[in-house]
Amino acid sequence: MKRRDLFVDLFRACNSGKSATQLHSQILRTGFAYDSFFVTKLNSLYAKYTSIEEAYQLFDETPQRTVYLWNSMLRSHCREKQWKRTLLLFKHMLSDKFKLEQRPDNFTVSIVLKACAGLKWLKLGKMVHGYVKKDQKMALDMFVGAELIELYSECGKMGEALKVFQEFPKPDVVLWTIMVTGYELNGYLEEAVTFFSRMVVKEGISPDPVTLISLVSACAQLRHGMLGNCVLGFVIRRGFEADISLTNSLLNLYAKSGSVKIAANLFKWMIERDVVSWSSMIACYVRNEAAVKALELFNEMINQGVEPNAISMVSGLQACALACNLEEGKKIHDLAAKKGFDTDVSVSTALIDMYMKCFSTDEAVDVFRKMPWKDVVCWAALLSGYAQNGMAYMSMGVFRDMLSNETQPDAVAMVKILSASSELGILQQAICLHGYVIRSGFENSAFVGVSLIELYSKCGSLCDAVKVFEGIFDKDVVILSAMIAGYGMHGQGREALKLFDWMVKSSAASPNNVTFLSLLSACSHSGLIQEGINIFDIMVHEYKVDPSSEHCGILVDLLGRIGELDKAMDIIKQMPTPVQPHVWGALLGACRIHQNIEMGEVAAKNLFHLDPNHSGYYILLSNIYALSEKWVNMEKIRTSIREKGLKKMFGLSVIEIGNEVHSFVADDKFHPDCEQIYELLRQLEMKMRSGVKLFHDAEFYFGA
DNA sequence: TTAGGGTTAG
Repeated sequence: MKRRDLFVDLFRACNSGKSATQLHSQILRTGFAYDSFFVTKLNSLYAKYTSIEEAYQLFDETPQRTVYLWNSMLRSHCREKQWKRTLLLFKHMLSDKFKLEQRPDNFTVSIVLKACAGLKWLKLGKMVHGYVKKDQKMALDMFVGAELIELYSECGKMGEALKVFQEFPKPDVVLWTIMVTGYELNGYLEEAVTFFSRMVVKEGISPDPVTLISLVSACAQLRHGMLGNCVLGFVIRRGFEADISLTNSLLNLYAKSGSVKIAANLFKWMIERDVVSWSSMIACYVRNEAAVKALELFNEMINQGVEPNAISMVSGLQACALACNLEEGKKIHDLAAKKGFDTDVSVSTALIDMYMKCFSTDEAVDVFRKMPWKDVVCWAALLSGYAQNGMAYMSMGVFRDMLSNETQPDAVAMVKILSASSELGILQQAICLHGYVIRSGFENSAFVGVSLIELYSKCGSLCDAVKVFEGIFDKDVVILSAMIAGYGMHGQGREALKLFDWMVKSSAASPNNVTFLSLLSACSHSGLIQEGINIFDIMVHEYKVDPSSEHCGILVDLLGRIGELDKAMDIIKQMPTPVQPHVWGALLGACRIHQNIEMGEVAAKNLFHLDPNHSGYYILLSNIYALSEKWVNMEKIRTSIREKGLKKMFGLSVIEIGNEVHSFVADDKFHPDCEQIYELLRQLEMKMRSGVKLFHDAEFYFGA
């Protein structure tokens, strides 16, 4: 048999999927056993379709190893993402002086660079780059260039990546795409979009589906929905709609930019859907708080026989957490266990989160304990879960355990521990955590800054909150809103208004719905009634912010306090969204102040319907009756509280003096200094009633 | 002879 005939046979066999073993014996029979071409081809077939071990056997048996054979072996490890084994083999290749006929070529170099990128081994990668620079031909090889750019972009060195890119006089679409992807993955989203437009507009290179995926992914993070429409048009014109990854990334763009309807339509329109499409759509519903729809979709996916992966499990569990649906959550837990995903760190974290949000702390802890290895995300889920369940004191213990397990917090974990700590309100602890923030270099994180402002505000130290605020250079809308809320908490409405004024005049940031909520609440807590009403007006008419149920609740409270009960009622009637209990609650409170029994009864009726187990509202109504001496009605309400077995929720107050934390409830008589405390309280009350400026006296008493 | 770029969750 001639070599040429065997060559043809071999290629036919490759295409028809004939096994490497059969081919091997065929080659041995024909006497071409040491032909380097056949050996290389067989080696790659073994590695691809049989096993790496078989490939190694052939490799070991071959006395004359060409660079092609080494490359084939290296590539097999690379395909399996065995980066360290790839580099180890490369080391052997270099020391195999007697058997190696040629020097490593550009193909070898590109594989080695890929392994360096996979391990983020910049030092070795740079050495290889030095080797490449010495060889003109290799330096202009676009395959090598691609791997070099990838290496630098994986290591976060986009400047170096750009230098390599600029060495090429005519980079092709793949090189452009790697640059766009690099910018996108490193969070330089605007640069990714600019680079893309340079490629298309200036260089006239037509993007392919892969380029578009990276562009769309950048737009999704920028919440740039408009660009999605352009890309969608292009996709249809070019007939790219069959590329499922591309349509998935478009779906994700609409999902993240809040266009739920468009996303749902695109999902329906897609020719083919894979597990990524389903997870994206489920995640879209979760993000937009449509928990029921998300759960329905998850179950539909399972029923249609789509094989779930770890990510779709996470989305399903998030839906359960949002819906507070423990039953469905447990079902997904069982399914995850059956499919072997319960040891996956992301799935376990989602399980912890789900159980915590469904108030099942024991189950959450159980999942946490069973995790084979723990990362910072799951520690953060556990400690914030405790805080959500009113057990913030446990969060502190978890944080300490996390540190002693040598897990360093990231910015998210830091935010969670700070907010857990703010639930406790212990200033001494806040100061310790602030110290930790500075020592670990989180000081410049905007998210951490916001949490610190909130923490100090809640621990009663407004001046520390202001110090943190003033230290932040780039004051965005979130930071400004947090500071306004801090002033509000301390009854400093005027300061809150001043800061808002500064924010608007200096154009530091544009106020959003949260800013207005903080501001309205600050006005309400400081008795700045007319100012609050004006702010609401500015919000709706100047800033075109749609008032939420929370905004309306505060407005009702403000109007109610000055006796404008009819106007307050009008606001409730005009609300576009379903009226939440707290809005009626604000009206009921106002009715008590102004003795409006009729309207109070209307508010109470609605409240008893919406929130039948809240004892506070019954007590409010009975107080209204008591103040207007309607004893019969009052007794009816009191009886109904008893019959329903409603218990009053106790409010626990905590105050920190020196290094000691004192806690007490209303009418508490357990404190050792009880008599003195009540005496001071009585004096303060007298002063309040006599209209003396209390603030200065309080300063005198507490030595503030 | 061997060949470079991609989508979802945390």
